[in-house]
Amino acid sequence: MSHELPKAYDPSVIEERWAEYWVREHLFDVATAEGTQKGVKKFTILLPPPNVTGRLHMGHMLNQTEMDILTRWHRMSGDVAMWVPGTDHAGIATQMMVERQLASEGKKRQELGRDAFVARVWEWRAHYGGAILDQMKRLGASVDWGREYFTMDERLSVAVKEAFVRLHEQGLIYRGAYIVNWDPAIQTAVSDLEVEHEERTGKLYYIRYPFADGLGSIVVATTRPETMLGDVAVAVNPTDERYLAAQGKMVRLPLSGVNGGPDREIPVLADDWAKAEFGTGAVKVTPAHDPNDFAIGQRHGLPNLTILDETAHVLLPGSPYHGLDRYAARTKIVEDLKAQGLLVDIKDHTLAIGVSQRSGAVIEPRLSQQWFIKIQPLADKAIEAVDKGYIRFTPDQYRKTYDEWMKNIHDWCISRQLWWGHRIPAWHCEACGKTTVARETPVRCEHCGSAEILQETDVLDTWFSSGLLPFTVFGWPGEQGTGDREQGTGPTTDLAAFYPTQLLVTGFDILFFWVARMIMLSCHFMLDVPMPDGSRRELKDAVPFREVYIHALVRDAERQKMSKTKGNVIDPIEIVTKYGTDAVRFTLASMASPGTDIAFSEERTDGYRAFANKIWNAARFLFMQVDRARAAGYKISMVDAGNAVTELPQETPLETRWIFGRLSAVCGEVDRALADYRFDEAAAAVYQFFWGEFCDWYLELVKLRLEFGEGIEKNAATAVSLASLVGVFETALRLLSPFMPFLTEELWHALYEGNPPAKSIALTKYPQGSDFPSDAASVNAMSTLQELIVTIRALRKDLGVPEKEAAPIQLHAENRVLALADANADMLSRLARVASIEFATEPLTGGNARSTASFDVAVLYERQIDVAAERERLTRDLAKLEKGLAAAERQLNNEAFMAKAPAHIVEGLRKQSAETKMLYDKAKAALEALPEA
RNA sequence: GGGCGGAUAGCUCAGUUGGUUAGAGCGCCUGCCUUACAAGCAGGAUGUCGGGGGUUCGAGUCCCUCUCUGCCCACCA
Repeated sequence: MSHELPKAYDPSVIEERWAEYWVREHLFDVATAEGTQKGVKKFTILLPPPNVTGRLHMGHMLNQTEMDILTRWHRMSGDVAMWVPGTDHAGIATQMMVERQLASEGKKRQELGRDAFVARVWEWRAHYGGAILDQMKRLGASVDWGREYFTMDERLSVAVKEAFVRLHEQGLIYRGAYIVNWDPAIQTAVSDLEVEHEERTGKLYYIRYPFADGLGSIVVATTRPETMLGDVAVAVNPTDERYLAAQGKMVRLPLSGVNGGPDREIPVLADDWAKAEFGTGAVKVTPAHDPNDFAIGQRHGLPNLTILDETAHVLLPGSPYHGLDRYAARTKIVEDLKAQGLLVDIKDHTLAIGVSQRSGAVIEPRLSQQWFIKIQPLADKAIEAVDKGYIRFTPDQYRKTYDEWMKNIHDWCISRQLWWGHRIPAWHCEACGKTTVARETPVRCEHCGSAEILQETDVLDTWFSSGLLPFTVFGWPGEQGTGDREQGTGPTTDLAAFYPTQLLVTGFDILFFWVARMIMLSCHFMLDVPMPDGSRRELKDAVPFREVYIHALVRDAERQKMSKTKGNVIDPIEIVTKYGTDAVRFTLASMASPGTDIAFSEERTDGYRAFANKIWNAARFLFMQVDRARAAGYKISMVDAGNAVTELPQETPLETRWIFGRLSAVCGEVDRALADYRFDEAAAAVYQFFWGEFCDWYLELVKLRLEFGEGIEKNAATAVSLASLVGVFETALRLLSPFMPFLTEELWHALYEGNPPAKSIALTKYPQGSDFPSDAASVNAMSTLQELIVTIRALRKDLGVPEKEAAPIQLHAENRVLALADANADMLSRLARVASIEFATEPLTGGNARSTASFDVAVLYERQIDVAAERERLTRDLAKLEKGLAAAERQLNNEAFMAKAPAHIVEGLRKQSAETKMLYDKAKAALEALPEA
């Protein structure tokens, strides 16, 4: 017999084996042809590509668990389910990583030169870049490994170039000198999104600028005195009466002289941007180092004077401040102003300071040549796509967040002064200074024909390439039907087969970085790609995905954000090693309720490890029964298991009718919950069913039927019970398998004794509620019996009946219940240790009796009851019942309620009230029957 | 400065369109090694649903307001 399982479940011995099996057998790879079949439902989903530099964290694991549950569920439900994995080249992060590595060798990238450095990054990627996907394999993610991509792959590079060139041709890309967020540590521009704002307490410096005519002065307020070296004007509000006379005058800018020369003279001008309420109402204007000032400069035709270099050191040859870091310069300037008596005041001032997300350096607004995307036309379509419901957000509140952001969007700075990334396909002409943008490396300048052209050194923002992924992974821009995925020439049949994807599962942290950009870029480019049938594509089919599910953040058990500095990071691999992947997955799923972050607790995980063990042991029990049955001559055909059950034979015992009814209900619940992304509800339903119903009740009851000992007839009820036991268990495994793929795979194979009907449980059919008969009468009868059993158990406990000792009971109830108890005396005997049942004609009260709405039951046991405890319990019950009764009566006597409440509510209340009254009377009688203390 | 959440048992969280007396897991207390499982079984205790006001026959659920608490966005020197 192959049904030998160790007593305790040990995930470590099975998980690796199945993880390897799934990949080796290509179980989850999807052929293009599957996607082009007529009439199939498709579930296409992209893995948000982790950075190549990444190590798997709990956020990834949550994300992947959710996607895997959904993908497995869709696959088993008959959809063509394809989950596409890949990694992102992560420009800045990767470059920094390799630079750090170089630094440890005492080298700098500048010493290597661009080509050697890029080669070095590729080398790094070959070594370490696969780590995160390897971890993912280990976690059993059911992805299509045949479609794995890297955002710097040749075919994706071609697509990125194509997208850039097209946008340029369409006039949606421009280059120019603008103020951008400059990271002085990495020395590159970054986008608005890559800047984090931190509240800091700084100072507001009041500085006196003397008028050039020597008559008086004007005081400006600034948080950044060092930038005064780049001032080109002072602005006041045109309506500010204090400064009407100052408008048009010149001031002498202190400390601005170079090489011992005189200070510069700059004008006082009127501009609405200057607010009379702030500071002194006069603001210094530094166009090259402040975005607002830049705008003022544009309006007034002022020069841009750059006084800080790429590393934020003062760049002003001849000035005593030249070469100083911006903060050293500030200190010195403040001192010098003070010395000259020009520092009027210093006040505390809280300000939001921009910090680079990557390097942590304080952002320096800097005027420089950059490439931008004119975003409004793209944003318009992206707004429309969501407004019209072509893309749905779950939770819905993110739709608003998205909308707000999209409506206030600024042009996107897409150029980065890095070496690692997609190099911008533009060539600058040495002769005419103009730029040629082209798909293929040009030989001559398209403007003047000069051969003296040099390629742009900037690369594209990482998010530009990842924003294109929903269509580039499927081979865009290749022509439809001509592509070949394996050849890397553009698998555009894939585009026709699988675009758009169904769903995007991600965290809100990349809602703008990635989700919004995908929507904009996809809507823009895909509108030009005809539908598979050749018809024109509408916006609703140009969208990159139809739904977005935004999940929570995984925090530690104390609800703290996990971070390296706090040292509270939970490594998924560590936790998985300790508890098993399935237990961790189940924990994440059961805590993934929308809108709240997950406080990950190991205790909870330990609980789900116990659940896995429970399933394991249920299997052991079942296998044992099967073996025993075979020994007794029963025939069990495992291959029959797993089929839908339409009708139960006459001989089917009550508990089996009941468990099928519950199975049917729970299948329906799980399906519904998953359709709504309610992983928590789905997990709770299946957990409760398996443990609370299948194990706690069904397995105990079925033991009654499985007496295969000698002298026992092989009868139909036994055969039905055995087959049902196996069938329900097999179904439960399928139901559980998206949540716990490893354990269910192992047990499912064991169940079929090495001869399974499919290569994997993941390729079987997901159970549906309609697959099983639901007999309401049996479910009701069973719940009455359960209530009776639980009541007797509690009573026995209160009376102190030893657990092993059977005791007689008395029962008072309507005939239906009496008959039920009589017919199922064996159940009562087994689960409640009932020795015999005596039917009472009068209601039962007293210390050894309990009442419910459907019966009175008494346990006959000769023992002094604890009168005090009993009195306390009854008094408590009575108070509760009295309260309920009063509430119900108040309602029923309320004319307005009786007149306005719907009939079924009134009826329900009436029934409830009657029951409460009955229980109340009984409790009262019981209390009175107690002997005096 | 603008916007979005959250506050329910000791802890972590559910609670569908308002509908009868608010739930789960963990933890806690009591008794059990009952031949699948002590990672188990059985029984038990636990709530002014953040405060106040309103709408309604009826509010944990809807509206207003206050308090506390997260988060996102933002070019006010």
